[in-house]
Amino acid sequence: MQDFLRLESDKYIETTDGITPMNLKALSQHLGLSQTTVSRALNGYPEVSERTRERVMQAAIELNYRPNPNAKSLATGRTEHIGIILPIEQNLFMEPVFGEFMAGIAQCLAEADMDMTIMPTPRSNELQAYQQLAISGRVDGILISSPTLQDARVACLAESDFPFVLHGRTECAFPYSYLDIDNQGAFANATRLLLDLGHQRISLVNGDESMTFARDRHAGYRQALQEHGVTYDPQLVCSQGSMTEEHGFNSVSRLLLQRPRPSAFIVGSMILALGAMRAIRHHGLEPGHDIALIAHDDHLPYLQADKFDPPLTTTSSSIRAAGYEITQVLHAEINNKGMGHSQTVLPVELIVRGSTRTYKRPA
Amino acid sequence: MQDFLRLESDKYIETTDGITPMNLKALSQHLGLSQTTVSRALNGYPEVSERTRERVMQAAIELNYRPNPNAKSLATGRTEHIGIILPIEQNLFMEPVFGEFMAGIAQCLAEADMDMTIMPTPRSNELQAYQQLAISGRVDGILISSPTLQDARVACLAESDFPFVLHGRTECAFPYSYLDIDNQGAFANATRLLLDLGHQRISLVNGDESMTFARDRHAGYRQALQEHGVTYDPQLVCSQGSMTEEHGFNSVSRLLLQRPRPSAFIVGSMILALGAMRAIRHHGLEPGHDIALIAHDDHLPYLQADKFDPPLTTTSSSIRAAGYEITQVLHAEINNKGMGHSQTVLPVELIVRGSTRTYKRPA
DNA sequence: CCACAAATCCAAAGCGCTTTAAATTGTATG
DNA sequence: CATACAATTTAAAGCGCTTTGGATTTGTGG
Repeated sequence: MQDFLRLESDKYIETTDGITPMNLKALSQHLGLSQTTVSRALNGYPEVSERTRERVMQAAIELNYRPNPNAKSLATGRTEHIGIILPIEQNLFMEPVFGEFMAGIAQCLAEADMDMTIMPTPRSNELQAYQQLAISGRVDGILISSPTLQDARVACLAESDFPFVLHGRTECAFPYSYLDIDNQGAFANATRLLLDLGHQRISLVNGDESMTFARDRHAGYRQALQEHGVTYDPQLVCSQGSMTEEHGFNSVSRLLLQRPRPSAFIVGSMILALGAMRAIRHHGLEPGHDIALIAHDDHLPYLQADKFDPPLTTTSSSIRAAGYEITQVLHAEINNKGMGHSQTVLPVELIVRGSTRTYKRPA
Repeated sequence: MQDFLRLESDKYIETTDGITPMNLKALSQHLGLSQTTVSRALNGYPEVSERTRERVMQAAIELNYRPNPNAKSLATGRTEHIGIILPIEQNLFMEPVFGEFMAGIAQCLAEADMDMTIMPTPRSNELQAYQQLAISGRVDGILISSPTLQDARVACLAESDFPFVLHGRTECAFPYSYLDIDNQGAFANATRLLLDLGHQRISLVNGDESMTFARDRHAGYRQALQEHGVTYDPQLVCSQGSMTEEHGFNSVSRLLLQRPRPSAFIVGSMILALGAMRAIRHHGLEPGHDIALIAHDDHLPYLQADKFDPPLTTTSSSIRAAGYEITQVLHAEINNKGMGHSQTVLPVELIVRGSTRTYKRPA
């Protein structure tokens, strides 16, 4: 239990009953006050005089007193932690964007003075893990990302009133909070740009379409084609595969073999764009000249669209900012539990650069 | 405190004193046993008969009982959590490798049935945050990464006997546990390969040399040069800047302007290699033909060395595996506290591919 | 049949905090 | 000067678990 041999500075204090751990009891003994008063003084309750509060605060700082978070959580039911469940096999971190997303979360958490509990879980236990985490009392709210079309995790949490926010959207019988970007609008705009430039055979290298975001992008693509009266050709769409350089290379290579050849590509990520460019060049063509290319850009700081050669036209949306905002939403949700649901769709900007600038109509 | 309005399934149970939360007390009442016995049965203590244990286990599963982690931690002082402090400004997640590292950690944690607490912290509070986390009782051990040459975080934790493991190495008066890769050996080998191929002007695009790993790599590079009697030219080394595509492009572009021109580059990451390749081509040269290129590869799944064009020669070391192993070490350290320190240096393989294969001696 | 040990079980204290309900002090009023 | 009332403070219960020390039952050999 305790370990009195370990005499780290700050952790122990000499009181009337010997050397004891530095806790509320010791602090209040030291001050000649009750634990109640000290606790209230520290937590800003009004029923304590300003003079004692001053004194308590002072002593707490001097003695470097930190309330034990476990005890606090046990007593209050709050933890100041949010939770994320991490599937260990098809790991979210594999997607480089997840790191950026986390960075945004971290930024907001630091400002709100909260922390984050990450629970690595095999997919087989996932649902159970979400339920368990929700009732465990270890976190005040949960963040969910990468939803499928009808996401079971959302379905199972939405029934309870445990606070959570989804990054993305899903079909669900119950209302729930989410924050998403306008994937459909973004890819519709990208497609329109290409159509306006005269492209007729536009290829889409999409993410895994069991995910809502990929389905939405596909829908945007089709929508724009339809508006322009261009018939939709499923052969031009690649709707499975991971967001790797290799997959970008392979699918674009394959698509380039079609006749008539696609003259433009829309790809789902910057990493895919790397592979796409390699494929295009490998094919003896020049991106931005012979072939137009648009990528979705989540603003990875180490891979910037304007630094590509040619600079990449992108549908642009900071996933870090999304992480920041979704955490704010969750934080608000935690604080006014049951005050309705926040549903946000962030717009996505289309930034035109060199990769769609110089277009030669294909033969 | 409690919220009896919320009647989620699994969370409440009908006992002799009405509908109560599903906790140890309720479970033992339901079983007609004492809390002591039930607790012992569940935790595998020997002083409970096999028959009752069976009965208890059964009931626990049926009623979906989960011990409250906060209460457990408060009582035992253990949390089954490891901690990581995340600097929010120069964010670790910016480095794409950190995601991979985390993936390895997560894998190991899942196997050990542990979780991870991430504490986002501004650099200004960093040291305090480490100390606080160590004594807070929220985590059983801490993982530290990206050490500087004389890392204050390590220095301050090594004095206490709180379990932690460093990913990398640092100068420190006290003994501590670490797991590192042989950065020096790796870069020495890479340099030797180039020297053996006849290169004389070899350029190094390194990471920030306030970090130990970068300093070690630089040392390996110098060591190999010295062995081969090639004079070290500081002009050929770029030892600051982040691991971005842009920085790779800029520094290689600049270095290519030198006369005599460097004929080979060693760069610190795959992302840098992307920028390096772009710079080389931008300069009208062909990587692997006119200019040799070696990169350090942390095995990012979405950016594979053999998929580059030409395939990249690399110093190769799975950072995911490192994450896995370091977590194992920490876990062991937690379980036998004070049983000495584990110090591991993993070897790094040199994998020769196309980018150093076809070499034309420069004019 | 009894003493003794081993096996099982339990009541209660304790982990460090919050919070309820009650007690104490101070202050103004009739 | 007693009284009502607000301002401060406190004792004690409770959060849900573990664990100590003791109680009770069971089994065994003399």
